[in-house]
Amino acid sequence: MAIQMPTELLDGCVLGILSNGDYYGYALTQKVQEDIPISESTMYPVLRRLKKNNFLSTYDEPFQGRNRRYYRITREGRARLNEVTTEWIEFKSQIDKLIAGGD
Amino acid sequence: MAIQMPTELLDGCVLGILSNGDYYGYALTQKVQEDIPISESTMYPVLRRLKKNNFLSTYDEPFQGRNRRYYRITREGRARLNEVTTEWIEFKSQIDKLIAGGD
DNA sequence: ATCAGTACATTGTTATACATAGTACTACTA
DNA sequence: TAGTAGTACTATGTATAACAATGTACTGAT
Repeated sequence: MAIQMPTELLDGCVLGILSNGDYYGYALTQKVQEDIPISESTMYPVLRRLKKNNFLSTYDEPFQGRNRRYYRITREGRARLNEVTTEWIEFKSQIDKLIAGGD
Repeated sequence: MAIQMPTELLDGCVLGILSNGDYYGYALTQKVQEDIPISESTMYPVLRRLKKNNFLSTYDEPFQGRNRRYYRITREGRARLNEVTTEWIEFKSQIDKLIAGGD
């Protein structure tokens, strides 16, 4: 019964984290989970979608026999992050207004 | 391509407005549309759901031949509004943190 | 007579967050 | 050395709900 994460914000959060450095999927999921409950089965599709839109690039690195797929934010990704941040600020003020009574 | 309204926030916005006085569906839609784009076909189901959960009560009033169905917030509705407001505050701080880089 | 606005309702679709489950490897431990 | 927990990614299925599109029906203005 918590607030559902809308796509745009999910994208924004992932891009926000990655704007500080590369992460591989599992570690990124852990990182996001520090603040919001999100499952791997949500995260991986999000990452694939962001990559498909050229907001992220990937590279693989073997680690202890397993593979780690790292995600790196692109220039377009940074532009997208700015967009989403702007939308988010707008969104917050609109909801704040309405939820308080909307006068 | 705007941020999708999650159910809980939609509920919160409607309850927020109605915490200031009764509205009928159409006027309420107009009111909310001042701040966020929302269609009637979204609003009416929301109102019915909130009523089903006893967060709203209704009464009909004829006006110039047409009917106006007024919605009034209940005590449970006010309690729900408080809940959602709390969730919203929490949600905002979580997203703010992540979108800024999550450190 | 026509069109815009008011007021509510119904149906269908699409997108997507999430649950569930599976694969496969490592490392700890009893 | 068998068993368990953690790591890392993938695939499938489903339920929900916001929204589009459409319809009905009345009023009032041009």
